[in-house]
Order: sequence, then structure tokens, then C-alpha cells
Amino acid sequence: MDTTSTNIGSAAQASGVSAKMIRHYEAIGLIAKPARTFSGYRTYSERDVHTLRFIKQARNLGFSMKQISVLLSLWQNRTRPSREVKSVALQHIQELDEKIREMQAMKATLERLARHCHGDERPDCPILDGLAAP
Amino acid sequence: MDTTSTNIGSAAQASGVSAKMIRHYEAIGLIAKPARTFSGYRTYSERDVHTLRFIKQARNLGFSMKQISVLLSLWQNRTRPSREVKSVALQHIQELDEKIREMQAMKATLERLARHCHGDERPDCPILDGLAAP
DNA sequence: ACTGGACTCTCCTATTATGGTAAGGTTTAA
DNA sequence: TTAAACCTTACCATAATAGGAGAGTCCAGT
Repeated sequence: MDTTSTNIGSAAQASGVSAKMIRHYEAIGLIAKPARTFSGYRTYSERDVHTLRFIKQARNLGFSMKQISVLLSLWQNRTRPSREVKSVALQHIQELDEKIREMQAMKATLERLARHCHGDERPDCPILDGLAAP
Repeated sequence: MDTTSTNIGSAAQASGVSAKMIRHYEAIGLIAKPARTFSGYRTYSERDVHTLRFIKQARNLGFSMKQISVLLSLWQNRTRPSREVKSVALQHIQELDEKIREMQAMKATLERLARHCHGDERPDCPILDGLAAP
């Protein structure tokens, strides 16, 4: 293996994607099957590692694998219209926003219930009452 | 089956928990095994339906099944200290808060990237650049 | 040259909560 | 009586990640 090619362990180290997940991404077709050494070890070029880092960054921003699949092909397409990239991003922003709002609503309800709960030895509890209410 | 006992379909209807999930909750031991008719149909009392509604409400507030399991036994324990209920609730609020913050951070980053993306026919795209950056 | 430890391979299992399907038995209303 | 609508169990699937088992490989130190 030359200097510009590494095995899965150091590709994982360098990209922040676990070896386990690299194999998984290969299995689901997100990334291409890498070359193998004579003995069957996967080998990754710096370009491959870069791709993995791209995936990792996208995961860190909460994109789904499907979205990442789209982003990857746009990234690798030199003639993409940036409109398409932006569309994926905006859609994800909207999804995030919805989830954030849902969770904020849950949190607000819970805080209201918790505020009225003594939180001591006594058994009466507005939180349970709230959950049991119709 | 008398008037105070229903089959799984109407218990689902009345509680908002799908029949599928009712069976599942039984399988994982969250709820007790219900009585059965001679022919094997599950029968649910109003109390059972009330329990299912409790579970549904807790799910709506984002509690995990494990947390709901705890909440259920506290609910059914007349001598519970409300402190314990409040503790579960506060923990969940904290979890929600963490997730909300994570998603807000993602959203902020994405919005920053998207703001600088033309979103037209041209291929250059700060969003992809951001994802590809080290 | 040998050996042990670190690495890799594939395959299987689990997670969380939910939905679907299939094949078969039951109840109910017309 | 029969057809629709219900119920039963037993599978499989989802999304993304992690863990382990058992077997093979690579390398550094002896």
C-alpha cells in the first residue's frame, strides 16, 4: 500500500467515520466499493477519505442518508445547479425547524406541569395528573 | 363481552394507541396481559384503556418507553413520592433541551451556509464548500 | 524465523418505536 | 348463509449505529 492509500482504520481516524460505518456506507451503496489488497483489505485514497469527511460533516448537520446521497452526487457533479443543493438544505432546515418546534412544545408543557409539582415525599402530583387527563 | 370491556380495536380507538402498539406494549411487558375471550380475543377494561391513554399522552410528550415504564409504576403506586415523578420529568426536559440546542446549532450553521448560496443555475455553492471543508 | 498484539475480514445481533403483510380464525350485520 | 370487518400469530422493515464472534493478516520485537 503506497503513501496515498490507507486501510479502513486510518481512513476512519482521518475522516471521523467509524470503520463500522464505512463498511455500512459501502454496503448500502452510498460510497463506491474501494480497491482491495491482495489479502482482501479495503484501501482508501485521499479522495475517498475526503468523501468520508464530507459525509461526516453532513451527518453532523443532521442530514439523512438519503439527503447525503443526493448531496454527494451534486458535490461530485461539476455542472450541478446550486439551486438543487440549496433546495436540499432548505428542506432540511424546515425539517429541523419542525422538530425543534415540536420539542419546544413538549418542553413547555412539561415545564408547566413540573412547575406545579411539589417534588417532595407527598404522592399527589400534577405531572401524573396531566398525563392521566383526557 | 359486557359494556365495560372492549376488544383491541375499540381500545385503540378510545386511547389513540394503535392495536399494533397495544400488542407490542404487552409483548415488552409495559402493560399486563389482558383477559381473553373464549376464542382468544383480548379484552380491555376502561381502566386498561385509561392506562393506554396515559401511555399515549406520555409518548406525545416525548418520554421514552423506559421512562414511561417508570411513570406508569409511579402512577399506579399510591404512596409514590412526587419527587420521583418530578425527577423523571426534569430529566426528560433536560434531554429535550439538549436536543433542541443541537438542532438549533445545526439549523444556524445551515442557514449561514444557505444564505451565501446563490441557489441558481451556477455550480459554485458555499453549502457544498462548507460540507467539504476540513 | 517466530510469535503476540493489533488490525481486518464477514456475518449476526441489538437498539427505538412503529408500520406492514400474510395466512388463518371469529364475529356481526344483512 | 354469507360477506365484511374484525381478530389472532408470526414474520419483515424502517434509520443509523454499535457490539461481538470467529477467522485471517500484518507488523514489530525477540
